Amino acid sequence: MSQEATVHALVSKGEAPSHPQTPPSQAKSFVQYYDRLYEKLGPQAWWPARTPFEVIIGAILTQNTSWTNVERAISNLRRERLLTPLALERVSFARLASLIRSSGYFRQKAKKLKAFVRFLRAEYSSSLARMFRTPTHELREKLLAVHGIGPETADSILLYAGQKETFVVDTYTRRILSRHGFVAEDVPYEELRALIESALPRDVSRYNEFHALLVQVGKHWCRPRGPRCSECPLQPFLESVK
DNA sequence: ATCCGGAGTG
DNA sequence: CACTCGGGAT
Repeated sequence: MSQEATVHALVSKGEAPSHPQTPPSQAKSFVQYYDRLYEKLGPQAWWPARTPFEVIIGAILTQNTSWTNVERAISNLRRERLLTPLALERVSFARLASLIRSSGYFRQKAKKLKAFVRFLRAEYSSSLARMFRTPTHELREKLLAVHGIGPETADSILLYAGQKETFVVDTYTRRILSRHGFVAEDVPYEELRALIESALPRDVSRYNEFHALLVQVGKHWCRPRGPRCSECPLQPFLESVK
């Protein structure tokens, strides 16, 4: 297994001195959004997980599910010493499903976990280090071909487990940015990802933080029903949209 | 367009 | 009670 690979990519190094290329029209806005949120909410130190493998398990378990439900499942797996690729391959489907029951969709997700560890062994001898040596674009395509890994999960794996420069779009991102008039609600995943990646400095810890900050906004203010715009940290930017 | 699903919230 | 959740497969 990988060594003491702690997953915090949040290295607080100094500000990037300059932006190489001329930013598109949204660039300034997204940078302002980021700065505003970071100032108001601070560093999120995101993705609480001990190893890259645990990040990946969490990324699958948290699909359309709140993180508190996932934490129980992860802690069950840890208690049973199942947080390794080979252990997850050995454990029976029924036992795995029952251990992750709290995360919802537990049969679907047990199948997805099995699919991933099988893929990892077949393609990379169960080594995440080998997997992440694959060129990012190629790896992304291969991950998308695995049962249970869609765009958001693939990007979460690349960014939060592999420290690759890939922005993670989720429900919150889409909701916030469409309400602020940047995109339509049903904007395709790839389109929104490309937009944000082109508008922010290409930097792993920046992508990491921005996604995490948007999650906070989505949870606390930009809620699906009854958004609290007047109390939202992004409220100043909403005025110009209305 | 439907299904998967437990757990917390109002 | 209805609604929502760090989505994805069919």
